[in-house]
Amino acid sequence: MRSSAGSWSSVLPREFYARHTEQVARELLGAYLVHRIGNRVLAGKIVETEAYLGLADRAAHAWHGVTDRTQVIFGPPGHAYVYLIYGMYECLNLVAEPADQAGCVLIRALEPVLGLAEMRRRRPGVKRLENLASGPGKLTLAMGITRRHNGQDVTRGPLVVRRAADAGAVPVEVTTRVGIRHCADWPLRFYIRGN
DNA sequence: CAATAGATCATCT
DNA sequence: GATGATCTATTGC
Repeated sequence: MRSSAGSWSSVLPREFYARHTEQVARELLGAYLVHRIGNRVLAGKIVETEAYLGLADRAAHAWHGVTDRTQVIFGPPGHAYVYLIYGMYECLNLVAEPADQAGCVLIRALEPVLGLAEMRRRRPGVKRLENLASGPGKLTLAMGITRRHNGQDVTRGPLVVRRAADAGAVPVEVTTRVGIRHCADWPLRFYIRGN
């Protein structure tokens, strides 16, 4: 749904992503992930992210250097990096840093905003609203994001990210990343206080 | 509530 | 051939 009056804020421009990964991860909190599927719109507010750096970060996929899988991370910023984890779930990342430099932000949790009925249909058996998209694998299922989105431009197209309504005023908590073995004590996980 | 096991496959060694 | 940036159901207190 378009609006000239601004019930929806503007799409984050490519320059937003062309900065340090950590900064991008922090400022993505509160922004809206919006996926248009035909005439339906699914949207969620980003409430948790993790930064994955480049060659210096052993926990990052990009640590291995450029491969078929990781070339997107080394590509231009503002694109989606979607990969399969544990043979079953897909995880959405947004590529940061200028082209040729590695860095991406894992979207770890969303607060459902639009298209709740559709999300519930995609997540059968889930009772509580807060569990619809409260994890990397859950949110891709709820939002209908798959590896088809790998390499897609998120400043333009069916999948975009829109600026936070309260940009800059979000109370951010920082902790260590989860689910990894290497560099597990680096403070690169960000979430909105109260989640 | 907390801990644990099992599902399942692309990617890299 | 091993290994994961996970989720869910089940078990045990």
